Amino acid sequence: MKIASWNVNSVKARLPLLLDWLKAASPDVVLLQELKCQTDAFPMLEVESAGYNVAVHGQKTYNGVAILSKTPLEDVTTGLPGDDTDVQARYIEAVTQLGDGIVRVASIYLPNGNPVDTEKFPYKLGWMDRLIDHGRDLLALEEPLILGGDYNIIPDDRDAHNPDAWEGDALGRPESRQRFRALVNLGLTDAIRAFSDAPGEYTYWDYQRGAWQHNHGLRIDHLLLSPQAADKLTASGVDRTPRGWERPSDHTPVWCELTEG
DNA sequence: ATGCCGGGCGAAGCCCGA
Repeated sequence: MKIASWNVNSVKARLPLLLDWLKAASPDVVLLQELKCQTDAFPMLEVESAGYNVAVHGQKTYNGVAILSKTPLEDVTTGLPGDDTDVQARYIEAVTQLGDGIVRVASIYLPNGNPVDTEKFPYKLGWMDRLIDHGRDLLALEEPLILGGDYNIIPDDRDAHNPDAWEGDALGRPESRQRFRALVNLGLTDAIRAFSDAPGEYTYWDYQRGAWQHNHGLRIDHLLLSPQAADKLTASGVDRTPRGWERPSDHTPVWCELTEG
């Protein structure tokens, strides 16, 4: 089964591209971020007509995450545990079928964290601490699990065209990278890095300065797999196709393939 | 490069993203 993650930068603005890409790539499960719409404004009929069950955690104007799956979605939960005062729609989790078993998936829109001298940066770091705590709980279930989404983290220098420019930025700061490593070190596998050590596996290109044309990108969208999922991992990649279409998102999908046996 | 593009909101221009 193919599982993909895509920050669409407004699901309403991107609906034609989303439907075209669903048809072309035919992923079994899709994790979406930055819907920029409320739950009841999600284009449910169009996406269901494309063959998907849908779970949405929306919010007006900002954020918003969803899970699409060809098989039914169960045990849907919204919001990252650990802070009842956090109202930002950045986390949704559900269980769906994987062969004769199940896979648990989460769609994550991790806070950007800039500027770092504002409350936005500690919010990001606190959110990551909560994700580490929740990840630890989920791993204890010993299930196939995929924590996927826009992490807004450049894990390593090879994941940015000009890494020096991101040293002081919330995407590349040591505090951010340290927490990403702590999350991975719980026992998760970065699906892209399981198959490729190459630089330039970018998933995001700024709209400005011809970043796409010059391949000045970042690898900030990630699929992190539990051991039970990683044991089934057969392939992964970045699908650059929709980034080259008219009126694209600034992110492009990242995907992985799991055997159903 | 103090966001140069693009989306939301709302009807001009500001907020936000990474």
